[in-house]
Amino acid sequence: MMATRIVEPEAGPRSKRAAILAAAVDCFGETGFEATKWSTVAERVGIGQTALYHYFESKTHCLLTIMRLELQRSHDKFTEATADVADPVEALRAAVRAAYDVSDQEVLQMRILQNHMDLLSGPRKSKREEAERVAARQLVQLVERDWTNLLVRGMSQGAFPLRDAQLLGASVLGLIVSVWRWYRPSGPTPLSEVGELIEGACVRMVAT
Amino acid sequence: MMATRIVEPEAGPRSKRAAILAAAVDCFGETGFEATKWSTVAERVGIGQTALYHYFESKTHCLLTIMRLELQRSHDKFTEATADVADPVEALRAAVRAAYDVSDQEVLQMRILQNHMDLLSGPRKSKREEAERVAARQLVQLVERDWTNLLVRGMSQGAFPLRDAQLLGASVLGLIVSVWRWYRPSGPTPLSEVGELIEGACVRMVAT
DNA sequence: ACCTGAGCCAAATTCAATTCAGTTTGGATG
DNA sequence: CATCCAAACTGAATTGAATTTGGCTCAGGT
Repeated sequence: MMATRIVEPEAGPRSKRAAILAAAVDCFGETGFEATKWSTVAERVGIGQTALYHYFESKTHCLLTIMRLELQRSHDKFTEATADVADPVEALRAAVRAAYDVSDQEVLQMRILQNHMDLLSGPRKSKREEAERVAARQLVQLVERDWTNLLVRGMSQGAFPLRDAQLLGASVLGLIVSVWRWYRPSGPTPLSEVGELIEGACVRMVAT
Repeated sequence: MMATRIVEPEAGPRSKRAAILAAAVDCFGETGFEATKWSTVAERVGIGQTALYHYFESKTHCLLTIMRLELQRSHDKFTEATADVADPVEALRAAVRAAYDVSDQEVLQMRILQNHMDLLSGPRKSKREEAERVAARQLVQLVERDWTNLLVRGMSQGAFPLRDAQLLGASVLGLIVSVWRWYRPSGPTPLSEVGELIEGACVRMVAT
């Protein structure tokens, strides 16, 4: 059972798919998924409500797509950031820094992702929704493995004390993403400051 | 602006309020809030769907009530656990242990709480919903203060190195509650094991 | 015997999401 | 150029879960 990376629909030159996703990220991220009317997204894009169904099977299908894309990005970024860093502690630091090196748009996407992680547990009724859900689920596991492997490497190499890498990996990841629940770009604390504190915290958690 | 602790409705002898809350916790916790039909909760309790409105203004009002009750419990438990522990490190350990000393029912409530924390940001339309929301919001801040104060105490006492206590408090709390997103009583890892790992992680995060 | 309010229900209503039954449009094809 | 066709779109129903409406019932107090 190979991980099947979903093929992004062809970018037809007149397609408003990207515009819809962008508008949806804004709405879902600021107003909340349940609270935003699907028709409002249509308005923002400048099309009728029913035109949305040309691109997405449902409001939830759109949400799941946003979540999958963000997970894909997270995984890719982790991989890129740690690729050529040999020292486990430095790799950990690089991974954490990469996790907080995001645009305002991506902050919203992370918020959406965190707020609806529970959608990924149960199965969905319609085909395409279920496809996105399974893909997202798989990416979650990939990302968890990313962090766990980093710890395993560090432990076997003697850089980190031996502990349950699975559990510790999930915890580190949980700590990192917990920020997206409260962080606001407009808030008093700059993301860089948050990142630095968390980076230190992660290292101490793992490496002491 | 004093925190106004909501007065729990009188427990009329025929009242099914508690039964509804219990059923709702089961449904919302296992199936998810959005996915469970309000009428299903009614069935479980053995009353008609519209009878629910005698006790709660809306499905969301019930959810907010569950969240508030759980927050109240968390705060009370923290207070009790740390009350007579002078040493900051030991107090921290006690607080973490208390956080994971929960029944299966309470696990569900914590899951519900975490999955819908975002409801607390925006205002609600109806009176009683908004009252619960504000109360819950206030309790969140109380709990955050609980943890932050613990850290401040430890820092000023020289037990913990000086760091941004606000931020670190939020992070510790974030780490602790992140467990409720994935933990299942039926899962392979016993909660005691999780608690021990997190306890150690928190101490290292804060005290190193 | 009567009154009152908590507790309850069946039927009607609402409103956002979704489906239906097509209509437009731009580019490729003959 | 005329034609075709798939992508893109639309206004008018439909659906379904949450909620509102308008009463009914029963237990305890007077």
